Amino acid sequence: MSIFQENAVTASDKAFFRLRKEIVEGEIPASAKLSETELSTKYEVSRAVVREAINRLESCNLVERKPNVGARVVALSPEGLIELYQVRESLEGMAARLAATNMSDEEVAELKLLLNSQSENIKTTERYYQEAGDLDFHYRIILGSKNNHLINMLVNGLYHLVRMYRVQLGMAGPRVSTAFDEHKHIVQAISNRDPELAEMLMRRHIMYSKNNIEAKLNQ
Amino acid sequence: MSIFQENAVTASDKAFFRLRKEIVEGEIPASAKLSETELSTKYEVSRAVVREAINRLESCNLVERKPNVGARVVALSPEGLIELYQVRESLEGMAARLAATNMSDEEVAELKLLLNSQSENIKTTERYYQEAGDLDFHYRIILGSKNNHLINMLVNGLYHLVRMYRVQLGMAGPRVSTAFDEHKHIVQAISNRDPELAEMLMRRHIMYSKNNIEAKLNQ
DNA sequence: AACGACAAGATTGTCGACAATACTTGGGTA
DNA sequence: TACCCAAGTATTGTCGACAATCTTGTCGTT
Repeated sequence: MSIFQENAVTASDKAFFRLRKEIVEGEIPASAKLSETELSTKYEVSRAVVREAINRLESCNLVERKPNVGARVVALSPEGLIELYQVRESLEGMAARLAATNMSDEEVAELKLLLNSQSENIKTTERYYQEAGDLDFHYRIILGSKNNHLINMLVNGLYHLVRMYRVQLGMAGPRVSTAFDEHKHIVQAISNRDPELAEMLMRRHIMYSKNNIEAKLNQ
Repeated sequence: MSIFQENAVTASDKAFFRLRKEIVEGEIPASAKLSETELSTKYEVSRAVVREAINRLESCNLVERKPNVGARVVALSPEGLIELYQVRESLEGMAARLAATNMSDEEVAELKLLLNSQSENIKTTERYYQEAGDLDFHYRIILGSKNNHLINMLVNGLYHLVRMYRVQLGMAGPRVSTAFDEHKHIVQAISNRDPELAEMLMRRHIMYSKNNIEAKLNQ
């Protein structure tokens, strides 16, 4: 939201963004086969650009490809979700740790502002904005790490898959208010320039979120 | 080594592997421009397969690409190396944690065997094998995590870049014997099924390694 | 001399056609 | 009926050509 609008310069970019959107939002369902010729007629572009778009989606972990067979949208599974959250815990924990050192005072101030604006809207606004706000919060900390590998892996490699799970399994649960407190403590730790604590709190935050989702899946 | 031989089925695969090898080993130097036409004549394949190979290399963080301009091999910098090791610390720490839970008893036994065989060769064998042995050790723990995201990110996304730094900045330092002790303790923790300790020891192991490299760079 | 506009050249992006591989369907045999 | 083999079909992989964009070098103006 807000922070990330990527601009498509080439036709492959457009195809990539469009395809990614349709996959994440379930318009193209999970585990569906992606036919290159079909998509090329649907999007009115050459097969080459569709191919390139699909290749990029593979790097994003949104599709799987087999040589001489084709590409499918990834399958969503409880195990896959667990694995995803394990990686998130690890990487975002490190992001919070680094953010505590590398975020500028101004960025920290903006993060606090974001938190305040969310605390006001927390009961009035509908779920969608809470979801977007949560993403925004995590994005800022990821960017605050100033570690390009980390940023790239999380933003391009994992977050669209996280969104796909959220949309298609109907997440965005009733955990908003407690999650908000966790966010507050994380910001506090970052503001205090306490890397250890920031990492630990972020890891716990994501772990709680994972447990919450697991409980939902098993009910 | 040993564990990972990837088999090329398509022409793009071959081009990808070859190009990756040449980049990692410095035959194509860091920051060099990759001309599609040039490479296509050199490899005697179409530009399309070279393009696809380059795209895949971009996913590996080995080249950077700008639309309508072209691709360059990544530049190696001390900052980049630090960032890389920060991500490694995070991910491999998690890998060790998960391995402590998910590795089979048999896999743990094999890991111990590997360690023993290395302790014998540690003074006799030349540097190359020590290097390979180190990679092998880390690979096994990564695979032992049984987390596909983690495995993919580390094996396909980071390790070739790590190797590139090692080869081109002439790493593989005199840290072998102390590193071996660290490896031993990590295996012990995994064998004891102690995830917390395994993660902590792995993180420290990688941090020490990072510090060692930093010291070398600054001397 | 410095700067900017323009033209020529080179490189990347996109396309449609052909080749190679995998899947399907029908027939035959045990 | 169940299984295997083979031809046909569909899909992916590869190629060379054309279009669009960027870079370079030249010229003219201030």
